[in-house]
Amino acid sequence: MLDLRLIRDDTEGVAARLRTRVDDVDLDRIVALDAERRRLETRISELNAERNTLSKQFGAAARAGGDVEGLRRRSTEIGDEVAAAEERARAVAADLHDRLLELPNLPDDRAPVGGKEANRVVATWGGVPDLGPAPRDHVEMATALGLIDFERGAKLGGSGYWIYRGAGAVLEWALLDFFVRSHLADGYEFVLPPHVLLDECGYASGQFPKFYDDVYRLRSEGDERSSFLLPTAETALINVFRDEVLSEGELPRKMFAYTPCYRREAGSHRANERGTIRGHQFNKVELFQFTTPDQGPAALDEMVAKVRRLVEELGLHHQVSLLSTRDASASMRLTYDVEVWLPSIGEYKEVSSASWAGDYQARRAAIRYRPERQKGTAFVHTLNASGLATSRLLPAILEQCQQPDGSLRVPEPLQAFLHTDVLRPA
RNA sequence: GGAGGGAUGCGAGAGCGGCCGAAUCGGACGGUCUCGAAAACCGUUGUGGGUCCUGCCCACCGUGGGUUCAAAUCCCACUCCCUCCGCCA
Repeated sequence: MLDLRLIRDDTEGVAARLRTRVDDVDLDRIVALDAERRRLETRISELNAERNTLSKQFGAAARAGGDVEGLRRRSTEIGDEVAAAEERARAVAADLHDRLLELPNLPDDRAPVGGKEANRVVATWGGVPDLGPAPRDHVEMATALGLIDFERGAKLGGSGYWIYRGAGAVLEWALLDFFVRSHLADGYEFVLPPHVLLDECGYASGQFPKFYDDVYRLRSEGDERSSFLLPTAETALINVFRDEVLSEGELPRKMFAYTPCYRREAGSHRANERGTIRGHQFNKVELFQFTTPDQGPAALDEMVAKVRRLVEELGLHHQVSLLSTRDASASMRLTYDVEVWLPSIGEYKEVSSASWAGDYQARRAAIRYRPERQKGTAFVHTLNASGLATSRLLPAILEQCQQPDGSLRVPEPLQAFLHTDVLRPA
């Protein structure tokens, strides 16, 4: 959510920046609603002030045994007037709020203007591995090595689900363990949140209303409130401090969570998104930071560096892209994607999206902090990054680390957990 | 699932329907004192909104409704927390 004052004071400037990410921007309606809301607020304040005065007089007159009928009548009239004005004010405020929710964040000046084609590769690590004449794709590898059971996964959950089995489950867990240890070492707090979240969490994080239909909804007979399965732990983490005021001393606040992510992913996928590239449930460790505005930009760099180090330590060829204004998530000021090379499709696929939201999410979620030696409160900045999602990392490992004899070279950081440096077909 | 109790400012905790945005204690901050510190004493200290903005006004005592000229205070519903009983993969 954007700062209404900024929209009011620099309507054209805000509109121009928003147009770098969406086509129709109508701020005039918002400005008009805002003016109407303030007019009503003022009116309601005046009426309440008058009624407060009358009530005091009423008390005094009643005690003195005077006539209070006139006061009673006028006061009731004002009460009716206030009720009517409040009803209109509520409607106007709701309309205004809905429209504000739909506005995307203002992109940072460093974000390239344009769509996907404007994304800029800012770093590359390693080179395309030489895999010999007949490299296998990750589905073949996973099946041949007995790591993932796609057919029985579909039997259990339907299309888009799989089962990690045996060494596959251990490999998956080894990755998660590797991430968890790294984040703990860097001073992040480990969080295991509920996977079921109330709807208000979705709105606060900015995923609703846009992605309302893309999550699994949970609602049982008789439930007053509806919930959903979280599509990313980010949704849970930002809500940890929803409606709270933090002290400046405890910022930056660094957290990470491990959860599966549940996504409906309705519609058919492209042919190159087979295997675990796009499923309904995948494992992810998510990094999150709450910072002061000053700390925000550096925190983004820190998180990108962290994620890159993880992929690097796994020895995977990857690149880092700075996302364009239209390709980045609408809630974010600036986003870097870490993309790993997938030989079978000849593309770099996102394994982590690291973003700086500025105060956009904090405004929605009402997360503030008390600046030291300053009166009042200010909104925190929020940042998040996958650290990491395994569903694309594992395919990259299976494909990049395959050996001509069909075996898999286990990346060094995972060897201790697996008790082996190579996995062979049964 | 059943029966009770509770929710007030940064924390604890008072609050007869008008004198309550709220006692008191503690914390934090500033000051006096001190070579310095402690102690003591004095002062300041919620959030949001509006505005004709060195000020003034309004709203907020878990949330939403109701009664009333007037609600932190009375009534109803809901949410959450605590205690006891029951059930339990």
